[in-house]
Amino acid sequence: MDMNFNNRDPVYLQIIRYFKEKIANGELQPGDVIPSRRELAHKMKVNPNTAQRAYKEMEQQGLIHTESNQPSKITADIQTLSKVREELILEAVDLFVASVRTINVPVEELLELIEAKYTNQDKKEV
Amino acid sequence: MDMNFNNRDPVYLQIIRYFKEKIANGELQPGDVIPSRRELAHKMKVNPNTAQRAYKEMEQQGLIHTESNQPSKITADIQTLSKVREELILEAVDLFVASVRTINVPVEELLELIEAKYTNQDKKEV
DNA sequence: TTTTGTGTATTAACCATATAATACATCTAT
DNA sequence: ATAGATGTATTATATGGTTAATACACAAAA
Repeated sequence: MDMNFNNRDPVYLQIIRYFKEKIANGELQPGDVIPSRRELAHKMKVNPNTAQRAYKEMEQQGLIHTESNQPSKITADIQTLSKVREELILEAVDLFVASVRTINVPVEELLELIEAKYTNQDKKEV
Repeated sequence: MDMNFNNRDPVYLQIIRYFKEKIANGELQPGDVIPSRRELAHKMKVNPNTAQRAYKEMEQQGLIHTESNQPSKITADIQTLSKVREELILEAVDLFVASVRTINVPVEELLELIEAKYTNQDKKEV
C-alpha cells in the first residue's frame, strides 16, 4: 500500500486523515470493520505504535469503536460520520480562503482557477 | 508586532510566507529595504538565527539581495517578484483541490462555499 | 578609534515524533 | 486446552528539524 506520506505532518495524523477521507466519500460505511493495528501498520509500513496512536485518537473522536479485543469498527452513529464530511470540506475552504485573502485576488479569478483545476481529472498525480 | 505563528509550521517558513504575502499584495516594492535580522527578530519575538535562516532562504530564492553588510533589500528583478503572487495563488489552489478531490464534492458546492467565505470580510478572525 | 550595527558561521541544546522492545489480558478458532 | 490474533500499555531510544547561544568579520558613524 503506497501511503505517500508527507514529511511535515505527523504520520499518525495522516493516517487519521486517510480514514476520514474514506468515511467522507462513502468508502467506509457505519459498522464496517477496519484492519487491526498490526495489519494496518504492516500494510502502511509503519510502526504498530503509530497505528495504535491513530486508532486511539479516532476512538476518542468517536469515529471508531472497539469492543474488548475485537477488531475496531467504524461507528454506527451516522451523525458523527456525516459531520466528518462537512468538517473536511469546511477545513479546506477555511484554509484556502485564509491563504489567499492576504493577496487580494479577485473572486472570479479564484473560482475559475479552482473549477479548472478541479474538473481536470487527468492532471491527477499518479 | 503580533505574528500569530502557528505551531505546526516552522517559524522561519512562516516568516518567509509573511514576506511573500507582502510582495504579492504590493506592500513591498522592488528595492525596498527590509528590517535587519536582529530588528526583525526583536519585533517578531523570535531568535535572531531564525530570522537569519528565513533571510538566507529568501536570498537563495532570489527574493532579497544583500550587499556586504548592508541591510537586505527586496530584489529589483520584477520577473521574480511577479512570480511570487502566481506561486502563492497556485499553491493555495493546488492544496485545496487536492484536499477535497478525495471527498467527491460537487464543484458548484465548492465554489459557493468559497465565494461566501471569501466575500464575507466581516468573518475575518480578529 | 571606539562604538554600534550590519551579515555570517558554528556549535550546542531542545523537542516532538517515530520507532523499538516488551508485556499483558482477552477472545476465537483449532 | 492450546495457539494465534486481537487491543492495550509502558518504557526506552533514535531521529530530524528547530531554536538557542556565541563568536567573528566588516563597515559606518560618533
